[in-house]
Amino acid sequence: MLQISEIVKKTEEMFDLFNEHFYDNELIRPAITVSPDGGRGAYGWCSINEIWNASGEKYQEMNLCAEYLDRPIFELTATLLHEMTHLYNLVHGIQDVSNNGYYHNLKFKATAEAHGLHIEKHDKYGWTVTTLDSEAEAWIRETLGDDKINASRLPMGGTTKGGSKKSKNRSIKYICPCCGTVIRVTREVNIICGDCGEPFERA
DNA sequence: ATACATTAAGCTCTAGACAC
DNA sequence: GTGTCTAGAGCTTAATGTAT
Repeated sequence: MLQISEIVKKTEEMFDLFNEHFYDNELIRPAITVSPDGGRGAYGWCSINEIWNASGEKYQEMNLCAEYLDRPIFELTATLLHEMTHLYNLVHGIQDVSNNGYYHNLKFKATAEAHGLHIEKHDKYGWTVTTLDSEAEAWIRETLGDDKINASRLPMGGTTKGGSKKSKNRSIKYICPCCGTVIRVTREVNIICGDCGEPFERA
């Protein structure tokens, strides 16, 4: 029997555990949510602003993407610690990302590696490739064992029976095989590229 | 001077709103 | 039901800043 409340409870317990072990209980627990990534391909995210209100108290949001919950425990905990790094930097006024949150800078890497993570560079997104360092991995193995979450949401896009979202986008993409020019049309057409003389091909 | 890190601008694409 | 327009998110890349 799937119980989302149990999953959220488990992530909250993990947050408290990691906050105590890696951050000396310095962080205030945000609103932890589990929801789809919406196609962005992220394992999780942390809101910049305090977007939750509970009895007058404001909270930030930390989300773990529902599609990736059943990854191995070391990967899931690395994601949680990654988001906790952002939270720590926000609290301390350290700007750790730019380019609308895509590029992770060396300040992110420094904070992360001071709190149980090992960070490597991604070609496009900077210092964001996150794994546990050996010490953290050993501690988590000892503390959590193999207690992974055995549930995940199916990816978006036609995998749900009867509930698939019907796209309203009716445009059709064509590409010139010669020069790579892209055009969009609203019905099937036979059209030739004026630069190359090649017929456009449906993408 | 050079390489690497970071940022900002602008292009691409999707999907919603609206007209016909 | 189909076509057109548009906002905004997603993403790339050139420009700029900084360290060595």
